[in-house]
Amino acid sequence: MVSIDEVARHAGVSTATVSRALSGRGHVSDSTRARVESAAKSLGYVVSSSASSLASGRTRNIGVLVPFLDRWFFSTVLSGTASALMRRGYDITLYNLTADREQRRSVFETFLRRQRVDGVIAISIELGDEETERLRELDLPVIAIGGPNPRLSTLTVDDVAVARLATEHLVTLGHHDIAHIGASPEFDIDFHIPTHRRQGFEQALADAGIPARPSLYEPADFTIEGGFRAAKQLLGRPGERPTAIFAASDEMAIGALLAARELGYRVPEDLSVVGIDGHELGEFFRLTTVDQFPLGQGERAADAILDELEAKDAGTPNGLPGEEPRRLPFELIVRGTTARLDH
Amino acid sequence: MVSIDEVARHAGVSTATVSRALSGRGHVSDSTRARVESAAKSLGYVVSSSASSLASGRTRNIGVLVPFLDRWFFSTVLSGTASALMRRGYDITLYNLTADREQRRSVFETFLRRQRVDGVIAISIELGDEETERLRELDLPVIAIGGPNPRLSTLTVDDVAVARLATEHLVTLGHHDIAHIGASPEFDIDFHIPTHRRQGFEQALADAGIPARPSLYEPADFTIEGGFRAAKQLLGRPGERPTAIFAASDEMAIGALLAARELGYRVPEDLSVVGIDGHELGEFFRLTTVDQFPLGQGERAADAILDELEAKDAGTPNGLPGEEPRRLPFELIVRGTTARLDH
DNA sequence: CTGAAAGCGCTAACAT
DNA sequence: ATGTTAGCGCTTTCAG
Repeated sequence: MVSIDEVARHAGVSTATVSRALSGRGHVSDSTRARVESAAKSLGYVVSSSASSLASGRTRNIGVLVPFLDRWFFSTVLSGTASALMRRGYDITLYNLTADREQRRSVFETFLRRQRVDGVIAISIELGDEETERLRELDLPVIAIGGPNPRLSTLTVDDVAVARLATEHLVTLGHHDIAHIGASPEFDIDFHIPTHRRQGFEQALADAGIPARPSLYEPADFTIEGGFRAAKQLLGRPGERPTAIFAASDEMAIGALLAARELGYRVPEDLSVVGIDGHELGEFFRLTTVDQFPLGQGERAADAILDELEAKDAGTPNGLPGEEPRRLPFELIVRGTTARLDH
Repeated sequence: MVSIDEVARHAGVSTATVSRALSGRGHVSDSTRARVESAAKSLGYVVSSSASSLASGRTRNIGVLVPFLDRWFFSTVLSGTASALMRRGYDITLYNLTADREQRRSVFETFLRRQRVDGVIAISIELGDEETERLRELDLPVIAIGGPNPRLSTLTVDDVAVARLATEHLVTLGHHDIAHIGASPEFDIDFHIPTHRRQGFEQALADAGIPARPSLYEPADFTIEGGFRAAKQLLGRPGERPTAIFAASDEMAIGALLAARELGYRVPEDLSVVGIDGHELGEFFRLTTVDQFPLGQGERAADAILDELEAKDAGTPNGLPGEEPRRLPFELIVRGTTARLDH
C-alpha cells in the first residue's frame, strides 16, 4: 500500500503538506495542492484510516444500531442513513442488536468502545437505562430515531398523533364501529410504539364521542400474517362487526385486506382499512395510510449527526443531549381502501 | 478513554504483557493473564481499534457490499452475515452500492482502500471487470455470493438447476402449458440470475419434450407488482392459457397468486404457481418454491472469510481465488400452490 | 514468561 | 505557506 511519504516525495513537499492538502485542514497554496493531488491520484494513494484516526481522533465512521435487518421498516431507514453518510464520505459500521442478551450487551460494552466511530445512530432501539448510560459514556454524538429519550438527542415521530390522524380519517368518513389491530392493552410496556398508536386511536374515538369496545380490539404482531389472523377474527365471529379497521402498521393492514377479501368483503364498500408507515407495498394494495417517510428519517439522522460532528469540530457544539426531541413529519395518504360509510 | 498503560500499571506488568494477555497471541502465565484481565475489566478497558490496527495490520472488521438494503433477499443475506461476524467478534462496515455510477466507483477506489477492513464480502453484486480488478488489488480475502466469477472466491447457487427443479416439479404434476414470468429473452445480459433461471426453465421443458411457446413468456421486474401485472396478462388475454406459472422469484409468484385470485382462478385447482427464493411470506401464501436459504448464505460467506483470515494468519492460506466456486444448497419446498393437473 | 523499545502511518502543534 | 517533530495507543521483535 502506498503511503504518505511516497506522495510527499513525488510532489516534492513534506508529509505535513500532503496531509494538509488532502484533508483540507490548514492552508496550502493552490499550486502545491494541485501537485499533491495529482501525485496522490497517480499513485493511487488513499489515507490509511487507522493511522489517520489514531493521529487525529477522527474516524470518518458512524456506528449504526438496528434491531432488525430483515424487516422492511428498519432496512428502509438504514438505507436512507447509508446513502446520506456515504454521500458525505463517511463509512458506516453496522451493529445488529439481536435477541441474544449477551450479544446485545457486548455491543454496548465492547464493540462500541473500540473507538471505531465518531458518532452513533440508534434506529428504533428501545434502550434500557443502562444502555443509554453506556451510550452517553462514549462521549460521542448520538442520535436516536424513536424515543423520545430525554437523555439523548432524538428524532421522533409523534406516534400518538399519527394514530389519531389515521383514526380521525375513519371517523370523518362516518365510521363508528372501528376495530383496532395492534398492541393489546396489556402489551409489554417496554416497546412504546404500539402502545402510543393504540392511545392515539383511543383519543380520536374519545374526541368523537365514540366509546371504546373491547370486542373490537384484536392483538397482532405487526406482520402481514398477524394482521390476516386478527382480521379473520374480527370479521368472522358472530356479533358486532366493524365497518372499518385501524391497523397499527401497514403490514397488518395488508394482512387485513387479504383476510377481508378471502371472506368475501369488498374493500372499501363493505369495509375500510387504514394502516400506518408508508410501506412500499401500500401503493400496490391501494392502501390508505399515514406515511412516516422512513427513508427520510434515515437521511435526517445521518445529516443531524454529521452536522453535530462538524459543529463540534468547529468548536460550536449544538444539539446537546436533553434538548427537545426533534419531530419527524408524517402525512395521511388517502388511497383506495377507505371510503365513506354507506347508510 | 482508559489506555493500555493504565491497565499495565494496575496489573503490575508491562504494556507488552497486557497486549499478549488480552489478545491471546504469545504466552502469558495463567496468573498474570488473570490479573491483567481483572484489571482490564475493572477499568472498563477496550483495545483501541485504530491503534491496534495500525500496529498489527489487523482490523477485526469486514467490509460488506450490497446492491440494495431495502429488498428482502439482500437484507436477509446481510442479516445472516452480520450475526455470524458479530458472533466471532468482528465489526462490519457496510457499503451500499447505489445506482449512482460515481458513488459506486468511489466505493472501489476510495472507501475500500482506506485499510479499514480485513476482508470483503460482496453480496450478489454484478461486478464489472474493473471492479473485480480493484477488489483483487486490495490484496485481501474476498468472498462473492453469486457469480460464479473465476477471478474471485465465490459461493454460488446453481440458478439454472434451481429453475430446472422448480419447472420439473410442474412437469411432474402433469403440466404442459407452463408460463414463465421473469427475464425477457432479450434481457440485459449483465444481470445473470434472471437469465440463468430462464435457461433452467427452458432446459426442463426441453427435457420433457415440451416446445417453448413465446406467448407464455411475460417479462417482469421481480417485484410483487410486476408478478401481478404479468399474471394478469397471461391469464386475461384470449387464446392459449397456461395451467401453471413458473415465476423466477417468490415476490413475482406472490403477485401472480394475487392476480389469479382477483380473476377468479382457484389455486391450485385451476392454476399452479411456483416461485424461487424462500421468501418469508411464502409460508403465509402457502407458496411452493425452491428455497435457497438466504440467511444461511450470509452466514456461510462470513464463516468462509473468517476461516480464510485465520488460515492466512496461521500461515496456511487456503481458498485461493480462482478455485472452484463453492456450491450453495437449495431445496424444493412443496406447499399449497401447486397440484396435479386435472384432466 | 516478561520487559524494553522501535515502529505502524498519519496529524498537529510549533517553527520558520 | 510549508517543514520539523513529537506523539496517537498499540503490537512485536529482540533480549533476557
